[in-house]
Amino acid sequence: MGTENAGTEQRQPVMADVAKLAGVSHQTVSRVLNGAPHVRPDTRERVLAAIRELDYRPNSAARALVTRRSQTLGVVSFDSTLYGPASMLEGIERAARSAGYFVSVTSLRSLDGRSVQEAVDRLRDQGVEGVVVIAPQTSTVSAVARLSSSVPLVAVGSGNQTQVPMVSVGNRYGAGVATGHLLDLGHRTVHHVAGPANWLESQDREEGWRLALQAAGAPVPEVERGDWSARSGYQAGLRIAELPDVTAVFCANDHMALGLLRALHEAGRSVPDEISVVGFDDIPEAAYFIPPLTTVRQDFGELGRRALELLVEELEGGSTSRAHAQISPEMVLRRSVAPANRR
Amino acid sequence: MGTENAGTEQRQPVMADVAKLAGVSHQTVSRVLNGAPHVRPDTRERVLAAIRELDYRPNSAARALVTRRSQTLGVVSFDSTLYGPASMLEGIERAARSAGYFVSVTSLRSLDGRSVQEAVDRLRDQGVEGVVVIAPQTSTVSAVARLSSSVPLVAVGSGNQTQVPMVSVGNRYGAGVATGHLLDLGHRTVHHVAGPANWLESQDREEGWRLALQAAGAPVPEVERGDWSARSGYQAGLRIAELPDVTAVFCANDHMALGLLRALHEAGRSVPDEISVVGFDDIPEAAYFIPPLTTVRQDFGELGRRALELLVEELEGGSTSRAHAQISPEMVLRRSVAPANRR
DNA sequence: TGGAGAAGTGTTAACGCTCACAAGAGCTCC
DNA sequence: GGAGCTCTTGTGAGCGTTAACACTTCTCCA
Repeated sequence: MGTENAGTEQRQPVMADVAKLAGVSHQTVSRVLNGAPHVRPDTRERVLAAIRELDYRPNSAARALVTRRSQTLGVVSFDSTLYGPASMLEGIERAARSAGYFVSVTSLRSLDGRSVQEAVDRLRDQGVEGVVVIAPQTSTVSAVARLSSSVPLVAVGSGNQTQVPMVSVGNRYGAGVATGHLLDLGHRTVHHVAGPANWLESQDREEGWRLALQAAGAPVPEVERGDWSARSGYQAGLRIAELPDVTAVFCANDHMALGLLRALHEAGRSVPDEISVVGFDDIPEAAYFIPPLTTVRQDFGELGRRALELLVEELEGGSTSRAHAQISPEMVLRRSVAPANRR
Repeated sequence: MGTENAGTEQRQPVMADVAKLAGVSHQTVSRVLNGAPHVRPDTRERVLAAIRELDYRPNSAARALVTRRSQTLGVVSFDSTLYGPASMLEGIERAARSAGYFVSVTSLRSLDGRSVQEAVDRLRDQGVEGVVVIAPQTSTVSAVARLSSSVPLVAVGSGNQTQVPMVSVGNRYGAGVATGHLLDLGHRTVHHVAGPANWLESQDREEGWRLALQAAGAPVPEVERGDWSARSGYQAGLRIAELPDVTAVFCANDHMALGLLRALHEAGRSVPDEISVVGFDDIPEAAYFIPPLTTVRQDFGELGRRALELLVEELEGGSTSRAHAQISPEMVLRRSVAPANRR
């Protein structure tokens, strides 16, 4: 018996094997694979048949080596367990797939700049062609801006950093609409449970809230600050329940609103009869809170999709557009809000 | 001026550049990079200095080509927006990183077998060394079992498919404990809001619930079926609220329990005074439902981690262990449960 | 003092693919 | 009827790395 192909150990077929079986040169196989023109139909058929027969798969490393393109994009995210980041990731992945890219993810250990640099370096070492950073914190964004990286990069989050192309939600706008809605209902002012101070989203939502109050000539109460979690919303709620004349609260996200609702419930303050509550995000559960939560919807999936489009554009169009795309949030009215009692 | 390095267009440095700068051969650079023995300390230093100076990064495609190892693992997931899959993904990514692998994700378009095959093929084309499939549905799992794939593969989910190594949560056990707990509190029986019929997790939890009832000689009420969403839990809740003698409900997940709580609230049925409710998963918000939800915690992150360990073991140890690892869930007691009223 | 073996380094050949170019076949057009 | 096309296919040279092996210089002990 021959020496080659001994035992069960047969290596993966390569292009040359396909070529031999089809009776053509390896280059013709390559042409078929890459849809090059000027291949006679019957030749193409023979090649395809050989490919099927051998179950041949092109070696992506070899291709990447010579083309200098890995067909892979990287995504850096912080807490991909949260609904927002997870949805963005999914949006990014879907968009990447339909643009013909693979997606490699890596999560941040911590929020300092070093960690961001590490993550991006890791992706670069893997040979990604571009990177999307899901970077909602000031520290992350500024780290990204400082990043020494030769890789095209898009950030998705908030803020108006001009260094880096970015896709973001109109947080200020959304917060303004929510606050304005409450004021229009006759509430003298609106309290605010803000997110962490170092998140851009917090800052923007807080600013939108503040500006809306000022524009209406309403007093600006002191902010309660949470960390996005339901727990922190609950604690803020306990404090707010102590205040005598609160009639409306705008929470920087739905999870904190959930905690707030429970705190108010336990304190015997009825929502919306005594106090109106508005959240932000429109997580799928918000409609099933007690009572159903009025909130500001942002389309995370779309956010991810747009970020990826921007990256691909930069990658393929070559246009280093410093564009900032913005996505408008939209208010969703539910039962947690009512007109102020005119006492 | 010279012809090379004209203008700003300078290519990435390669190993040969480092070698030249350090005055050694490229092989010595390779040795330094890969921590090979028998390199004189001062040579190593010179090489490292050259690497730093040029900001050299090894080309992963070239390395992958020759070593036949991509250092990349693939993850297939279905709805990575849900808390469970998202947490698993995060657990997998972290574990992969510390084992020295990159992670490439792809999500399923739909739940049929073709879609699973497509996803795995896609990852294979990219050259992943192994795949983790987050496959909680019967269809997915059986598709995985049928999969024609030469790539090592681990499933994470539920069920007792023997074809494929798998990591799963003790769903039956957890459901049994939850049901038993309610029975112990004096409830005559426990109603159940199940998940989708084609999910293994649903099936196992339902079975655990049923067995516990039977073991206690309790009647087995008809199952209400949802789709994991709060909305479906709400609808099940509306139906359950109509039933006269319900005193305890076990929901197959926390989101449906949230919907159920609201339906009961609207129907004026007090939880836990009239009806006790138990969920499953222990999502972070469960502690802030009204009332706080008693539930069965499963550690998704750990699940992902274990799946990855299994895969790496198979990859590196070569042991094609057909092992099924199980993770025990744990009951978390909160206020949504009370002893039955002895009327 | 010589020579075996270890330590340290270099040379060459893959890995599997695409790109640039060459070259034959068949056609058109004056 | 042959110059000049286009269509179709093949040949050879890399891409940047690691693996295998060869070679030179030490070290150490008989």
